Amino acid sequence: MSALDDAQRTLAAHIHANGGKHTRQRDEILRTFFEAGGHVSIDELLARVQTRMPGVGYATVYRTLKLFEEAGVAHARNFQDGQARWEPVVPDAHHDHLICLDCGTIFEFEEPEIEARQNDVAARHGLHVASHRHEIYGRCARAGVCPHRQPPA
Amino acid sequence: MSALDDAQRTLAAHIHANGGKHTRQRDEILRTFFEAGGHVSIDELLARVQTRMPGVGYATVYRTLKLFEEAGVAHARNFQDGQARWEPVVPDAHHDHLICLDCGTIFEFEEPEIEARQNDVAARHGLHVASHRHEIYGRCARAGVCPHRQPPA
DNA sequence: GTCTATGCAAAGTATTTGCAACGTT
DNA sequence: AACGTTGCAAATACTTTGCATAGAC
Repeated sequence: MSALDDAQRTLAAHIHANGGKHTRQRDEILRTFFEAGGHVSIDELLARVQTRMPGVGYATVYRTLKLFEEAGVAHARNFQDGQARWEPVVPDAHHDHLICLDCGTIFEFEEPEIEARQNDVAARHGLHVASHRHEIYGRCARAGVCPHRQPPA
Repeated sequence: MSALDDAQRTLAAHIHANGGKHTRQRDEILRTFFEAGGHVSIDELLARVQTRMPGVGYATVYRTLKLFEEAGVAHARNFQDGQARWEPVVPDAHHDHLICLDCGTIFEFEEPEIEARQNDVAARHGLHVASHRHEIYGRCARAGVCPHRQPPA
């Protein structure tokens, strides 16, 4: 069972629970979004969707991503560049980001130790962790030479 | 020597080094910015500045904050709400944020253990950490009752 | 006096909304 | 048929820029 399958089910349930409707656009945007993999901007996603459904415009993509976020299948990430970027939510596969300032490559990482410390910090203030964002910005250790030209698949 | 004193010196040096000029606006905005303490939006900062200098508009505040960032005395933080928020840079007093989703209170925290793990993660990918952002979003542990109505001073 | 900074208004981006036509149930 | 969704364009929110004037050096 793929992440897309999961998301399709989750989305269908959310839509149904709220008296919404299943449309070809929503289906296609979800599929395209998951195929894109992660960190897509609205522009990128729209461009991809339009290759399959030429009529689709910004409004639908914005509205649909908002719906996805409510349904819990997409999550907005705001890196330092004005535009929001979105990524699929894959249950139990949480990760954070390490960004190379030299070439812009975005790496993903998981660090259970950090997650544990976060819980401590929150507890110290009387809170439960609901979510978090953690981005590390770095530069290549060997000055001037950035070897991260191809983002890992 | 206060953080403001420091920042004033740093800013003056930056301005001078770049052939810029010391103006009453820059001085007043820096002072107001540091007094506000942290996490101010442009609107909030402008409102505060205008109580002292009614003529000042958005353009000057935007341009001045950008200057501050270049000089290294201010840093932009983009939380999840469209608007950028700014905070003073106090050398060697790095911290991250814990945000209460119930009332919006922003707590600051420092967790050396987390910082150490970050370095590990970056090193594993051949990078040096240049900076990072770490935000934890949480809810009050006792369901429905949020006791964090007054942000800590 | 020269050259940068300011203040206003206009222009740019990114995102949201109103509304008639359309598609799903 | 009823009602939510789409697509377009217009509106909004935030930020940047052009240009004449004011101010710093």
